[in-house]
Amino acid sequence: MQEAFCLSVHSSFSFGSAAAAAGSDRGLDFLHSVSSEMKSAEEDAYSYTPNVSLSLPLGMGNPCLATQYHTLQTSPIISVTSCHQTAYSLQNDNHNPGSTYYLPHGIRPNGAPALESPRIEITAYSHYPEDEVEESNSEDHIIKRGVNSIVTLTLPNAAEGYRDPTCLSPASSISSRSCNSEASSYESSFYNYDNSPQNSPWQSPCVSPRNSLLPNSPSSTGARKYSLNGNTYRQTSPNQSPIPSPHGSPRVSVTDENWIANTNQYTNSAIVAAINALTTDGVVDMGEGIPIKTRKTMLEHQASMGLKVEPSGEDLSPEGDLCHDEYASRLALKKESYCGGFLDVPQHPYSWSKPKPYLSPSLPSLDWQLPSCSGPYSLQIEVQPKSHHRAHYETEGSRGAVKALSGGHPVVQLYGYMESEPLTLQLFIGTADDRLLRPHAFYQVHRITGKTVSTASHEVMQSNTKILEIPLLPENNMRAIIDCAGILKLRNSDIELRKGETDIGRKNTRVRLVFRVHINQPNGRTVSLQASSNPIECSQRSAQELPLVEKQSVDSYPATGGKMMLVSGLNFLPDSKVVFVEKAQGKSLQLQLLRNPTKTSSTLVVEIPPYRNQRISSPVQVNFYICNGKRKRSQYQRFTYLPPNVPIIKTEPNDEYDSMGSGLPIHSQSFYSPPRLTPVLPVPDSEACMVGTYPCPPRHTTITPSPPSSSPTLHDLTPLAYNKCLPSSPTHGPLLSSIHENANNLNHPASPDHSSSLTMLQSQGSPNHHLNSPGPHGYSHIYPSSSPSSSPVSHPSTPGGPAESPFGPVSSQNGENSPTLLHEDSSSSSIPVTIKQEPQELDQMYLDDGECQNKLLWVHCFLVV
DNA sequence: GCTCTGGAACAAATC
DNA sequence: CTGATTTGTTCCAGA
Repeated sequence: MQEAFCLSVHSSFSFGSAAAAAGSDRGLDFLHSVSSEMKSAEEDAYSYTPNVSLSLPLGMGNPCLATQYHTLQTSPIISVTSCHQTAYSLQNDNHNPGSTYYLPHGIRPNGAPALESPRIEITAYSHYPEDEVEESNSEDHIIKRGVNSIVTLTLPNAAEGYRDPTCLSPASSISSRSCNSEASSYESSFYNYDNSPQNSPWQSPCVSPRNSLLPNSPSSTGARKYSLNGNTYRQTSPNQSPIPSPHGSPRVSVTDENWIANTNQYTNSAIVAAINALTTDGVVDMGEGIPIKTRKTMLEHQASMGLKVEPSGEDLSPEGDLCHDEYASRLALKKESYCGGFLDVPQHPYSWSKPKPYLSPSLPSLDWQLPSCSGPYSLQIEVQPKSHHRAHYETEGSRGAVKALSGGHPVVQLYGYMESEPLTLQLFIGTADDRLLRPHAFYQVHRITGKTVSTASHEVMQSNTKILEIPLLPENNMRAIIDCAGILKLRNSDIELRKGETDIGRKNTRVRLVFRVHINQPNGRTVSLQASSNPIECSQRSAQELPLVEKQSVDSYPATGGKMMLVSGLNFLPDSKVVFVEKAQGKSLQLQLLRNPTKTSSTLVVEIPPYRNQRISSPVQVNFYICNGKRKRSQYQRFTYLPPNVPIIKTEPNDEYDSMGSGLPIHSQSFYSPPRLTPVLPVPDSEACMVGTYPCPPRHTTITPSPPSSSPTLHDLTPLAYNKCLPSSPTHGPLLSSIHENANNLNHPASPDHSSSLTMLQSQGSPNHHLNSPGPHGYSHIYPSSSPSSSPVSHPSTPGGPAESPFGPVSSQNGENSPTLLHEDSSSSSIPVTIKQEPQELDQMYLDDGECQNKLLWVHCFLVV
C-alpha cells in the first residue's frame, strides 16, 4: 500500500508537472514562477516534495480569480477565454502570467495536453446503446461506443484524461454509467458540461482503457439489475423523474424545469463548459459554434424533446448575446429533453424581469477552492450529513439519500442574499483528504427521487463530475433541504484506469458534500461561494469497524493536562485506546498512550495527559486518535496544549489551529491541507478582505446573519486536521482569510492536481465551519484554519488508515498503556511557531497503515520554526 | 414488483 | 512464496 500511495501522490504531482511541461509556455512560466515563488513558501515551509510544489499552480499571484468574483466581460466568449487562459493573466497579471495558468484536472490551458498522449486508444463497447453514442456529440472527436473496436485518436489536448468527462466511471461498467450514465447519458437528465471537443473523445466510455476490460468486468456480469444493454438505469434514466418531485416539497414552489429555466446558474455552467472547451481547443471554436447552435437548439427544442441538446460547450458561448431569459429557456429546454419529455412544463415561473446579460462567464472549476462567505453572502451548511453513508454501486440499487445525524437531511442556506431571484445550489461529491478539496474521482452524487424527496433537483455533468443542481429560493430563505442526494461509488478499477487519474480508490472512501452557489452581481461579476460538509465515510466496512470521533469535549487545555475529556463517536470498543501524537520537529514524534480510558460504546473518557513540556510559550497542536486495533483507527483529532498560564480560551479563534483545536473534530482535510496553506501569505486583512468589489468584513464581523448554529460540533470523520501548516501566529487567522479571498480574486484554481499548494481556500465550509462555528463569527476564526483541509486524498488522516496517517499508527500498539508520553524528538519542543511540512509527509500520508505507522513515527511533520 | 437496507459472500489486493 | 488480513464489490434477503 505504501508504495501505492506514494506513487499516487507522486504521480499526481507529476501530473501537474507533466501538464505544465506539456502545457504551453505559460505553463512553464507558471511553473517556474510558481516554483520560485511558491517554492519558497511551500517547499521551504512545508518541504513538500518538489513535485508538489510544481504541481501547485497556485499561482499565488494569480489573479485569476478566484472564484468569488468573476468578472467577465462583455462577451461571454471573451470572458471565458480570459478566464482560463488569459483571464488569469489578465486579471492578475501581476504575478505571473504563467501563474495564471490553472490546470484543472481535465483542463489544460491552451489546450495543451497535460499529459502527453496525444493518442488515445479507445475500445468501444457494444453495450452501449446507440443513443448514447449519439449523445456524446463531441464534435471534433466523436467516438462511438457501439463499436467494439479500438480507435486511436489523436487529441490535441490529450491531457484531459484526468477525469474523463465521459466516463465518470469508466464507461465500461454500468456503474460508470450510472454516474455517467445518467449523466452519461448525456442525454439524460443532466447536462454534460464537458462538451468541449477535446473532451468529447473522452466522453465515450470507451476512452478509458478499462473499457476493454469492461466487458469482462464483474460489473457487467454483476449488474443484475442493470443490464448492460439496458439503458435503464433505474435512477439515472432520463425518465426517471422528469420532475424531481412532483410532490415537491411544499417549500419548493418551483419544479425542476421551472427552476432550471430561471436560474442563471446554468448559464454559468454552460460557461464553464465553454471554458473547458476553450481551454483546449481554443476560443475560436467556441465562439463560432455556439451562437448558432444555441439558437438552433432553442428552436429545435420544442420540436425535439428527447434529443440531446448541443454539447455544453456550445451552449456556453452564446450567452453573451442571449438575454437571460432566453438563455434560461434554453436551458429549460435542455433540461426537459433530459427529463424525457416534460416539455410542457411552464418554464419560467420566475421570470427574470430584466434580461440579464450573462454575468459570469467563467465559473470556477470544481477543484478550485472557494470561500464560503464573501461580502454579505455566506453559504452555510446548517445541518451536517451523518458521518457515515454507505454509498451504492451501480450494480446495486440506490441506498438512499445522505441523511443528517438527526435523522433528517443536510440543510444548506445562503445568507445575505436579498434578491428575489432564485439561485441554483450546486452539489457534488468532493474529497475529504488532506489535499485540497476537489471532486472525488471515485464517488458521484446520485440524484434521489421519489415520494420521500421534497427537493427538486437535476443533474448536470461538468468534467467527469456529476453535479446536482438544487433551487435556492427566496421564499425558502435561500435554504435547501438536501434530501435528494445519494452517493454513488464507482469501481476503483474503472476510475484508476482512466487516463490521467492519479488517485487510487482503495481506502479512499471518505467524501464531503460540496455545495456551491454563484451569485451574479449587478456589476457583472459573479460571486461564487462554496461550503463543504464534514467528511462522510462511504464504505460499508469502514463505517462498521472504524472508530469514529464525532465530538470531543475539550479542544485545548493547558500543558499540565489532567482534565477529563469526553470523546463521543461510534464504534468504540472496550479495548479502544486513545493515542496522543505529536509531530515535532524534525521527524520526531511524540506519542502518548492513555490506558484504560473509560468507555462506553459511543463515548470515551480520557484524562488529558500532561504535555511533555510544561513551559510552552505558545499553543502546541497535537493529535489523538482512537485505536480499536491494528488497523482500525479513527482519524486524527486535534488537540491543543496551551501555555500553562494562559487562561483557557475557546480554541476556535485561537491560533491557527483553531479548527483543530476547536475541538472539532477536525477534518482530516484540514489536517493535511494546512500544510499547503501554510505558506501563509502575509496579506493585510484589508486586502484580503476585499474581494472583488466587496469589501469583506473582517471575519469576525462577518456580516452574514449567523446561521443557526449548525453544528458546532465536530462531527467529522476526519481526523484531525493536522495542522501542520498552520502557523500559530495570531495573525494567522486573518491571513488565512485573506488568502482566501485573495485567492478568489486571483482565481487560483486549485491545482488540478491536487497538488496545489496553497490552500487558500478552503474556506469552504468545510471543516472549518462546521467545526467550529457556525456563526459568522466563528467563521472568522475558522476560516483560517483551514480549511484547507484537504486531507490527503486518499487517505485521510486516519492514523491508521492507510493512507492517511502520517503518523500512522504510531503504533498505538506500542505503547500500550503507558500514559506516558513518548517523545521522539525532542527538540523542539514545543514551541512551534511556524510549522513547515516536510516533504515527506505526503508520502507518508499515503502510506499504508500498517507499514506506515512505524515509519510515520519518524516522518513527521511539524517543523518548528 | 420495487426500493431501501443491512449483512454477508467472494475475490482481489495487501500485509 | 504462502497464509492471514483487508478491502472492494456483488449478492441476498427482509422490511
